[in-house]
Amino acid sequence: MTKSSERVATWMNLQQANRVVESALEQRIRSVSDLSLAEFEVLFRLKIVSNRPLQMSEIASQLINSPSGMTRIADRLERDGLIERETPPENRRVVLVRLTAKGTRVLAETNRAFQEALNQSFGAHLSERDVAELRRLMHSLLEGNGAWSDARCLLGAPPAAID
Amino acid sequence: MTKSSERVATWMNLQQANRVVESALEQRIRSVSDLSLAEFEVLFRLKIVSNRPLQMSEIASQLINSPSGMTRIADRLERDGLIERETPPENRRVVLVRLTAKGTRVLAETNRAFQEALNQSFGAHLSERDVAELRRLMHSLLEGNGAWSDARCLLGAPPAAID
DNA sequence: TTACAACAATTGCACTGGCAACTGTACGAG
DNA sequence: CTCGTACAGTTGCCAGTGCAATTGTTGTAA
Repeated sequence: MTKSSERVATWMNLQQANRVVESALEQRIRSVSDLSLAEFEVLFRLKIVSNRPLQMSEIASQLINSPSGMTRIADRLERDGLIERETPPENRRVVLVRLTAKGTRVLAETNRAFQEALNQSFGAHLSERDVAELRRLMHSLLEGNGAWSDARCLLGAPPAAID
Repeated sequence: MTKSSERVATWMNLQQANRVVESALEQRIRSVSDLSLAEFEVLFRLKIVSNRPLQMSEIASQLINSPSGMTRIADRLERDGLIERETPPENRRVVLVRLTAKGTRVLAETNRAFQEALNQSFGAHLSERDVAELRRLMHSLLEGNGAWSDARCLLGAPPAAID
Protein backbone atom coordinates (compact mmCIF):
# COMPACT_ATOMS: atom_id res chain seq x y z
CA MET A 1 0.00 0.00 0.00
CA THR A 2 1.31 3.43 -0.89
CA LYS A 3 2.13 6.03 1.70
CA SER A 4 -0.69 8.15 0.41
CA SER A 5 -3.40 5.54 0.55
CA GLU A 6 -2.18 4.50 3.97
CA ARG A 7 -2.96 8.02 5.11
CA VAL A 8 -6.36 7.98 3.50
CA ALA A 9 -7.22 4.73 5.24
CA THR A 10 -5.95 6.06 8.53
CA TRP A 11 -7.99 9.21 8.19
CA MET A 12 -11.12 7.22 7.42
CA ASN A 13 -10.57 4.97 10.39
CA LEU A 14 -10.00 7.98 12.60
CA GLN A 15 -13.25 9.46 11.44
CA GLN A 16 -15.12 6.21 11.91
CA ALA A 17 -13.70 5.56 15.34
CA ASN A 18 -14.63 9.04 16.39
CA ARG A 19 -18.20 8.64 15.21
CA VAL A 20 -18.61 5.25 16.80
CA VAL A 21 -17.31 6.32 20.17
CA GLU A 22 -19.22 9.58 19.98
CA SER A 23 -22.50 7.86 19.33
CA ALA A 24 -21.87 5.32 22.09
CA LEU A 25 -21.21 8.11 24.58
CA GLU A 26 -24.16 10.14 23.37
CA GLN A 27 -26.54 7.20 23.73
CA ARG A 28 -25.28 6.35 27.18
CA ILE A 29 -25.61 9.94 28.35
CA ARG A 30 -29.11 10.25 26.95
CA SER A 31 -30.11 7.08 28.76
CA VAL A 32 -29.63 8.77 32.13
CA SER A 33 -30.39 12.43 31.37
CA ASP A 34 -31.74 14.90 28.86
CA LEU A 35 -28.27 16.09 27.97
CA SER A 36 -26.70 15.94 24.54
CA LEU A 37 -23.02 15.13 24.41
CA ALA A 38 -22.23 18.77 23.66
CA GLU A 39 -24.24 19.95 26.65
CA PHE A 40 -22.61 17.40 28.90
CA GLU A 41 -19.19 18.52 27.76
CA VAL A 42 -19.90 22.08 28.78
CA LEU A 43 -20.90 21.01 32.28
CA PHE A 44 -17.88 18.73 32.39
CA ARG A 45 -15.55 21.59 31.50
CA LEU A 46 -17.06 23.85 34.10
CA LYS A 47 -16.79 21.45 37.00
CA ILE A 48 -14.25 18.78 36.34
CA VAL A 49 -11.69 20.34 34.04
CA SER A 50 -11.68 23.91 35.33
CA ASN A 51 -13.85 23.96 38.44
CA ARG A 52 -14.52 27.68 38.17
CA PRO A 53 -16.86 29.95 36.23
CA LEU A 54 -15.79 30.31 32.62
CA GLN A 55 -16.39 32.84 29.90
CA MET A 56 -18.48 31.78 26.94
CA SER A 57 -15.51 32.21 24.66
CA GLU A 58 -13.27 30.11 26.89
CA ILE A 59 -15.62 27.18 26.72
CA ALA A 60 -16.18 27.64 23.02
CA SER A 61 -12.48 27.62 22.23
CA GLN A 62 -11.90 24.53 24.33
CA LEU A 63 -14.64 22.64 22.55
CA ILE A 64 -13.85 24.21 19.17
CA ASN A 65 -17.33 25.26 18.36
CA SER A 66 -18.44 28.63 17.08
CA PRO A 67 -19.45 31.43 19.45
CA SER A 68 -23.02 31.25 18.24
CA GLY A 69 -23.18 27.53 18.88
CA MET A 70 -21.95 28.15 22.39
CA THR A 71 -24.70 30.70 22.94
CA ARG A 72 -27.33 28.18 21.87
CA ILE A 73 -26.02 25.44 24.16
CA ALA A 74 -25.87 27.87 27.08
CA ASP A 75 -29.45 28.91 26.30
CA ARG A 76 -30.65 25.36 26.67
CA LEU A 77 -28.64 24.66 29.81
CA GLU A 78 -29.85 27.88 31.38
CA ARG A 79 -33.46 27.17 30.46
CA ASP A 80 -33.14 23.82 32.20
CA GLY A 81 -31.63 25.47 35.25
CA LEU A 82 -28.27 23.73 35.05
CA ILE A 83 -26.12 26.83 34.63
CA GLU A 84 -26.32 30.55 35.38
CA ARG A 85 -25.05 33.45 33.30
CA GLU A 86 -23.56 36.50 34.98
CA THR A 87 -21.75 39.52 33.55
CA PRO A 88 -19.17 40.80 36.04
CA PRO A 89 -19.31 44.59 36.69
CA GLU A 90 -15.60 45.07 35.98
CA ASN A 91 -15.97 43.88 32.41
CA ARG A 92 -19.48 44.06 31.11
CA ARG A 93 -18.59 42.58 27.75
CA VAL A 94 -18.08 39.07 29.00
CA VAL A 95 -20.53 36.51 30.32
CA LEU A 96 -19.43 34.17 33.06
CA VAL A 97 -21.07 30.79 33.17
CA ARG A 98 -21.33 28.86 36.41
CA LEU A 99 -22.97 25.60 37.43
CA THR A 100 -26.07 25.73 39.59
CA ALA A 101 -26.63 23.25 42.39
CA LYS A 102 -28.94 21.34 40.10
CA GLY A 103 -26.34 21.41 37.39
CA THR A 104 -23.74 19.99 39.74
CA ARG A 105 -26.08 17.22 40.75
CA VAL A 106 -27.08 16.31 37.21
CA LEU A 107 -23.45 16.37 36.12
CA ALA A 108 -22.43 14.01 38.91
CA GLU A 109 -25.08 11.49 37.94
CA THR A 110 -24.41 11.77 34.23
CA ASN A 111 -20.67 11.62 34.68
CA ARG A 112 -20.94 8.13 36.11
CA ALA A 113 -22.62 6.90 32.96
CA PHE A 114 -20.12 8.80 30.84
CA GLN A 115 -17.15 7.22 32.57
CA GLU A 116 -18.67 3.77 32.22
CA ALA A 117 -19.25 4.22 28.52
CA LEU A 118 -15.79 5.64 28.06
CA ASN A 119 -14.13 2.75 29.87
CA GLN A 120 -16.15 0.37 27.80
CA SER A 121 -15.24 2.04 24.52
CA PHE A 122 -11.55 2.44 25.27
CA GLY A 123 -11.04 -0.41 27.65
CA ALA A 124 -12.44 -3.09 25.40
CA HIS A 125 -9.48 -3.69 23.15
CA LEU A 126 -7.00 -1.02 24.17
CA SER A 127 -4.38 -1.56 26.84
CA GLU A 128 -3.31 1.25 29.10
CA ARG A 129 -0.21 1.50 27.00
CA ASP A 130 -2.28 1.80 23.84
CA VAL A 131 -4.30 4.62 25.31
CA ALA A 132 -1.16 6.52 26.24
CA GLU A 133 0.24 5.96 22.77
CA LEU A 134 -2.99 7.12 21.20
CA ARG A 135 -2.88 10.26 23.23
CA ARG A 136 0.66 10.94 22.15
CA LEU A 137 -0.35 10.59 18.53
CA MET A 138 -3.33 12.89 18.94
CA HIS A 139 -1.01 15.36 20.59
CA SER A 140 1.31 15.28 17.59
CA LEU A 141 -1.58 15.57 15.20
CA LEU A 142 -2.94 18.62 16.97
CA GLU A 143 0.48 20.25 17.16
CA GLY A 144 1.07 19.56 13.50
CA ASN A 145 -2.12 21.39 12.70
CA GLY A 146 -1.42 24.31 14.95
CA ALA A 147 -4.28 23.41 17.24
CA TRP A 148 -2.56 22.47 20.42
CA SER A 149 -3.36 24.36 23.55
CA ASP A 150 -2.82 23.23 27.10
CA ALA A 151 -6.08 24.83 28.04
CA ARG A 152 -7.85 22.39 25.78
CA CYS A 153 -6.86 19.27 27.56
CA LEU A 154 -6.57 17.81 30.99
CA LEU A 155 -2.80 17.51 30.77
CA GLY A 156 -1.47 17.09 34.24
CA ALA A 157 -4.63 18.25 35.90
CA PRO A 158 -6.34 15.39 37.69
CA PRO A 159 -10.09 15.85 37.68
CA ALA A 160 -11.65 17.38 40.73
CA ALA A 161 -13.84 15.06 42.75
CA ILE A 162 -17.54 15.53 42.26
CA ASP A 163 -19.33 16.03 45.53
CA MET B 1 -2.95 10.94 36.41
CA THR B 2 -5.51 8.22 36.99
CA LYS B 3 -6.35 5.63 34.41
CA SER B 4 -9.82 7.10 34.08
CA SER B 5 -8.79 10.69 33.53
CA GLU B 6 -6.16 9.52 31.08
CA ARG B 7 -8.98 8.05 29.05
CA VAL B 8 -11.02 11.22 29.26
CA ALA B 9 -8.07 13.26 28.06
CA THR B 10 -7.43 10.81 25.25
CA TRP B 11 -11.03 10.92 24.15
CA MET B 12 -11.04 14.70 24.14
CA ASN B 13 -7.86 14.82 22.10
CA LEU B 14 -9.30 12.31 19.68
CA GLN B 15 -12.37 14.44 19.24
CA GLN B 16 -10.33 17.61 18.81
CA ALA B 17 -7.93 16.05 16.35
CA ASN B 18 -10.83 14.75 14.32
CA ARG B 19 -12.48 18.16 14.19
CA VAL B 20 -9.28 19.96 13.32
CA VAL B 21 -8.38 17.62 10.49
CA GLU B 22 -11.96 17.52 9.29
CA SER B 23 -12.21 21.26 9.05
CA ALA B 24 -8.84 21.51 7.33
CA LEU B 25 -9.94 18.99 4.71
CA GLU B 26 -13.34 20.61 4.30
CA GLN B 27 -11.82 24.02 3.75
CA ARG B 28 -9.31 22.73 1.25
CA ILE B 29 -11.99 20.90 -0.69
CA ARG B 30 -14.27 23.91 -0.74
CA SER B 31 -11.43 26.02 -2.06
CA VAL B 32 -11.38 24.05 -5.31
CA SER B 33 -15.01 22.91 -5.68
CA ASP B 34 -18.55 23.25 -4.41
CA LEU B 35 -18.35 19.93 -2.60
CA SER B 36 -18.81 19.43 1.10
CA LEU B 37 -16.59 16.85 2.73
CA ALA B 38 -19.53 14.43 2.91
CA GLU B 39 -20.27 14.84 -0.78
CA PHE B 40 -16.63 14.38 -1.69
CA GLU B 41 -16.49 11.20 0.36
CA VAL B 42 -19.37 9.72 -1.61
CA LEU B 43 -17.63 10.38 -4.91
CA PHE B 44 -14.39 9.07 -3.43
CA ARG B 45 -16.07 5.82 -2.41
CA LEU B 46 -17.62 5.36 -5.80
CA LYS B 47 -14.46 5.82 -7.81
CA ILE B 48 -11.42 5.25 -5.71
CA VAL B 49 -12.44 2.78 -3.05
CA SER B 50 -14.88 0.63 -4.99
CA ASN B 51 -14.69 1.77 -8.62
CA ARG B 52 -18.16 0.41 -9.42
CA PRO B 53 -21.76 1.54 -9.00
CA LEU B 54 -22.92 1.21 -5.40
CA GLN B 55 -26.27 0.93 -3.70
CA MET B 56 -27.40 3.80 -1.55
CA SER B 57 -27.30 1.58 1.49
CA GLU B 58 -23.78 0.39 0.75
CA ILE B 59 -22.45 3.91 0.68
CA ALA B 60 -24.44 4.88 3.74
CA SER B 61 -23.11 2.00 5.81
CA GLN B 62 -19.54 2.73 4.79
CA LEU B 63 -19.84 6.34 5.83
CA ILE B 64 -22.04 5.56 8.81
CA ASN B 65 -24.73 8.01 8.03
CA SER B 66 -28.45 7.43 8.06
CA PRO B 67 -30.34 6.33 4.96
CA SER B 68 -32.17 9.63 4.83
CA GLY B 69 -28.94 11.56 5.01
CA MET B 70 -27.62 9.52 2.14
CA THR B 71 -30.68 10.37 0.09
CA ARG B 72 -30.13 14.09 0.65
CA ILE B 73 -26.48 13.94 -0.35
CA ALA B 74 -27.33 11.95 -3.46
CA ASP B 75 -30.03 14.51 -4.27
CA ARG B 76 -27.49 17.30 -4.26
CA LEU B 77 -24.89 15.36 -6.25
CA GLU B 78 -27.48 14.36 -8.81
CA ARG B 79 -28.81 17.90 -9.11
CA ASP B 80 -25.27 19.04 -9.86
CA GLY B 81 -24.84 16.31 -12.44
CA LEU B 82 -22.03 14.48 -10.65
CA ILE B 83 -23.81 11.17 -10.19
CA GLU B 84 -26.66 9.21 -11.76
CA ARG B 85 -29.27 7.05 -10.06
CA GLU B 86 -30.51 3.88 -11.71
CA THR B 87 -32.72 1.07 -10.44
CA PRO B 88 -31.76 -2.25 -12.04
CA PRO B 89 -34.67 -4.26 -13.52
CA GLU B 90 -33.72 -7.42 -11.63
CA ASN B 91 -34.23 -5.78 -8.26
CA ARG B 92 -36.38 -2.72 -8.40
CA ARG B 93 -36.01 -1.97 -4.70
CA VAL B 94 -32.45 -0.82 -4.89
CA VAL B 95 -30.93 2.29 -6.39
CA LEU B 96 -27.50 2.08 -7.97
CA VAL B 97 -25.40 5.20 -7.90
CA ARG B 98 -22.73 5.77 -10.52
CA LEU B 99 -20.39 8.65 -11.33
CA THR B 100 -21.06 10.70 -14.44
CA ALA B 101 -18.23 11.90 -16.65
CA LYS B 102 -18.51 15.27 -14.97
CA GLY B 103 -18.44 13.62 -11.59
CA THR B 104 -15.28 11.76 -12.48
CA ARG B 105 -13.64 14.94 -13.66
CA VAL B 106 -14.63 16.96 -10.59
CA LEU B 107 -13.51 14.16 -8.32
CA ALA B 108 -10.10 13.96 -9.99
CA GLU B 109 -9.54 17.69 -9.52
CA THR B 110 -10.83 17.74 -5.97
CA ASN B 111 -8.91 14.64 -5.00
CA ARG B 112 -5.64 16.40 -5.67
CA ALA B 113 -6.52 19.08 -3.15
CA PHE B 114 -7.76 16.45 -0.72
CA GLN B 115 -4.53 14.48 -0.88
CA GLU B 116 -2.48 17.62 -0.38
CA ALA B 117 -4.45 18.62 2.66
CA LEU B 118 -4.28 15.12 4.04
CA ASN B 119 -0.54 14.89 3.60
CA GLN B 120 -0.20 18.24 5.25
CA SER B 121 -2.37 17.27 8.20
CA PHE B 122 -0.82 13.87 8.79
CA GLY B 123 2.63 14.47 7.41
CA ALA B 124 3.40 17.50 9.49
CA HIS B 125 4.36 15.83 12.75
CA LEU B 126 3.63 12.18 12.14
CA SER B 127 6.18 9.75 10.78
CA GLU B 128 5.14 6.93 8.52
CA ARG B 129 5.53 4.65 11.50
CA ASP B 130 3.22 6.86 13.56
CA VAL B 131 0.56 6.74 10.90
CA ALA B 132 0.70 2.96 10.81
CA GLU B 133 0.51 2.82 14.59
CA LEU B 134 -2.42 5.20 14.60
CA ARG B 135 -4.23 3.03 12.14
CA ARG B 136 -3.63 -0.02 14.27
CA LEU B 137 -5.12 1.75 17.26
CA MET B 138 -8.15 2.90 15.32
CA HIS B 139 -8.58 -0.65 14.14
CA SER B 140 -8.59 -1.89 17.75
CA LEU B 141 -10.96 0.83 18.81
CA LEU B 142 -13.42 -0.05 16.07
CA GLU B 143 -13.20 -3.74 16.81
CA GLY B 144 -13.71 -3.11 20.48
CA ASN B 145 -16.89 -1.27 19.67
CA GLY B 146 -18.18 -3.86 17.26
CA ALA B 147 -17.85 -1.52 14.34
CA TRP B 148 -15.19 -3.09 12.25
CA SER B 149 -15.96 -4.05 8.70
CA ASP B 150 -13.48 -4.62 5.93
CA ALA B 151 -15.89 -3.01 3.55
CA ARG B 152 -15.50 0.22 5.44
CA CYS B 153 -11.83 0.70 4.84
CA LEU B 154 -9.23 0.53 2.14
CA LEU B 155 -7.44 -2.40 3.73
CA GLY B 156 -5.31 -4.03 1.11
CA ALA B 157 -7.00 -2.33 -1.77
CA PRO B 158 -4.69 0.16 -3.40
CA PRO B 159 -6.67 3.07 -4.83
CA ALA B 160 -7.52 2.93 -8.51
CA ALA B 161 -5.86 5.51 -10.66
CA ILE B 162 -8.06 8.39 -11.67
CA ASP B 163 -8.10 8.92 -15.38
C1' DT C 1 -13.91 64.60 24.55
C1' DT C 2 -14.92 62.27 20.39
C1' DA C 3 -14.14 58.98 16.93
C1' DC C 4 -12.80 54.61 15.87
C1' DA C 5 -11.10 49.92 16.12
C1' DA C 6 -11.25 45.55 18.68
C1' DC C 7 -13.75 42.45 21.28
C1' DA C 8 -17.67 39.30 23.57
C1' DA C 9 -21.80 37.70 22.92
C1' DT C 10 -26.15 37.32 20.61
C1' DT C 11 -29.56 36.98 16.77
C1' DG C 12 -31.35 36.06 11.86
C1' DC C 13 -31.01 32.97 8.44
C1' DA C 14 -30.03 28.97 5.99
C1' DC C 15 -28.30 24.42 5.71
C1' DT C 16 -27.26 19.67 7.18
C1' DG C 17 -28.56 15.57 9.20
C1' DG C 18 -31.42 12.34 11.95
C1' DC C 19 -35.80 10.04 13.32
C1' DA C 20 -40.16 8.37 12.33
C1' DA C 21 -43.58 7.59 9.04
C1' DC C 22 -44.52 6.27 4.36
C1' DT C 23 -44.14 4.13 -0.54
C1' DG C 24 -43.02 0.61 -3.35
C1' DT C 25 -40.78 -3.99 -4.04
C1' DA C 26 -39.39 -8.85 -3.05
C1' DC C 27 -40.06 -13.00 -0.82
C1' DG C 28 -41.68 -16.65 2.33
C1' DA C 29 -45.63 -19.20 4.67
C1' DG C 30 -49.95 -20.94 4.52
C1' DC D 1 -52.51 -17.06 -5.10
C1' DT D 2 -52.57 -13.92 -1.36
C1' DC D 3 -51.25 -12.28 2.87
C1' DG D 4 -47.90 -10.65 5.81
C1' DT D 5 -43.27 -9.42 6.64
C1' DA D 6 -38.80 -7.60 5.57
C1' DC D 7 -36.31 -4.58 2.89
C1' DA D 8 -34.53 -0.13 0.12
C1' DG D 9 -35.24 4.24 -0.40
C1' DT D 10 -37.67 8.63 0.17
C1' DT D 11 -40.21 12.39 2.52
C1' DG D 12 -42.01 15.49 6.42
C1' DC D 13 -40.55 17.50 10.13
C1' DC D 14 -37.44 19.29 13.55
C1' DA D 15 -33.12 19.89 16.41
C1' DG D 16 -28.46 21.44 16.11
C1' DT D 17 -24.90 24.41 14.14
C1' DG D 18 -22.25 27.80 11.44
C1' DC D 19 -21.78 32.27 9.05
C1' DA D 20 -22.65 36.95 8.65
C1' DA D 21 -24.58 40.90 10.55
C1' DT D 22 -25.80 43.29 14.94
C1' DT D 23 -25.58 45.06 19.77
C1' DG D 24 -23.20 46.60 23.44
C1' DT D 25 -18.64 47.38 25.73
C1' DT D 26 -13.71 48.55 26.22
C1' DG D 27 -9.60 50.68 24.97
C1' DT D 28 -7.01 53.95 22.15
C1' DA D 29 -5.54 57.75 19.28
C1' DA D 30 -6.38 62.31 17.66
